[in-house]
Amino acid sequence: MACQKALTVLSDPTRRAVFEGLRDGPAPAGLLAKRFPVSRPAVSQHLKVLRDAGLVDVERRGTSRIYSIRLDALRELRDWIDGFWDDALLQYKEALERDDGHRQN
Amino acid sequence: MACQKALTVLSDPTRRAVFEGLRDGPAPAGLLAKRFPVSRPAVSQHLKVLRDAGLVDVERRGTSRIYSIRLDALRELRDWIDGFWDDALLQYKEALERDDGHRQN
DNA sequence: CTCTAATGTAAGCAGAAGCTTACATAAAGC
DNA sequence: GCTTTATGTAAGCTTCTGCTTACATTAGAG
Repeated sequence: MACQKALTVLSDPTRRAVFEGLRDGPAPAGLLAKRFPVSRPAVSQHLKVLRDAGLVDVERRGTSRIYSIRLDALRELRDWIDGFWDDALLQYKEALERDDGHRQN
Repeated sequence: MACQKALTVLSDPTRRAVFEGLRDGPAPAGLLAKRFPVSRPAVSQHLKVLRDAGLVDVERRGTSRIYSIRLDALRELRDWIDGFWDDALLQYKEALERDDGHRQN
């Protein structure tokens, strides 16, 4: 489970919102912070957590730091969910077959 | 974002483990609890949270309660991730094109 | 009915986590 | 080299949350 961290990190609504703030493209920390009702340092802390979890990348440009979404982390998350999805579908199928079997008895 | 709850709920490692315990098929609460180092009531509480978030279903059978994964919640989660994935891919492409453009200047 | 088995619920605590204010750092401009 | 701009970090507080122990509930056995 390489996405353990990612799931834990995306639990907080504010942090998730910050992450979603990068959906439309990279953005500097300060500009990102202005969109949310919490203080700028709070957003900065969230960005650090997101970075530690490998969910975002940082790039320095002058005094700014540009944050962007990391593809790899997203892929792991997607694969994790997809695994569940496949297993759950399989279970559903098997349950149906069992029911059919019972009806024929 | 209908999967807000799901993400919040899947943040805790123990609860996530309980949820993963249903990957191989439905299971009664007690049997599920035995697999984890925490007390049975703890697992019961996790199951309640998972149920409130719509991640699992319950079915009474005698004195037991059989828990199982809910497909709908998984689908919402998957769609959320996939949305990100698509956007991030698009950004990646655009970034590449921009870079190519710069090289040609 | 009583007893037991399987589970859910309540109270309370201990540790985690996010927010704010204040301080530190680091690059650019003049 | 100061000043400003953009950001990260630290300390402290408050709230949230997961765990445990103890109790409640519900169904079936005998």
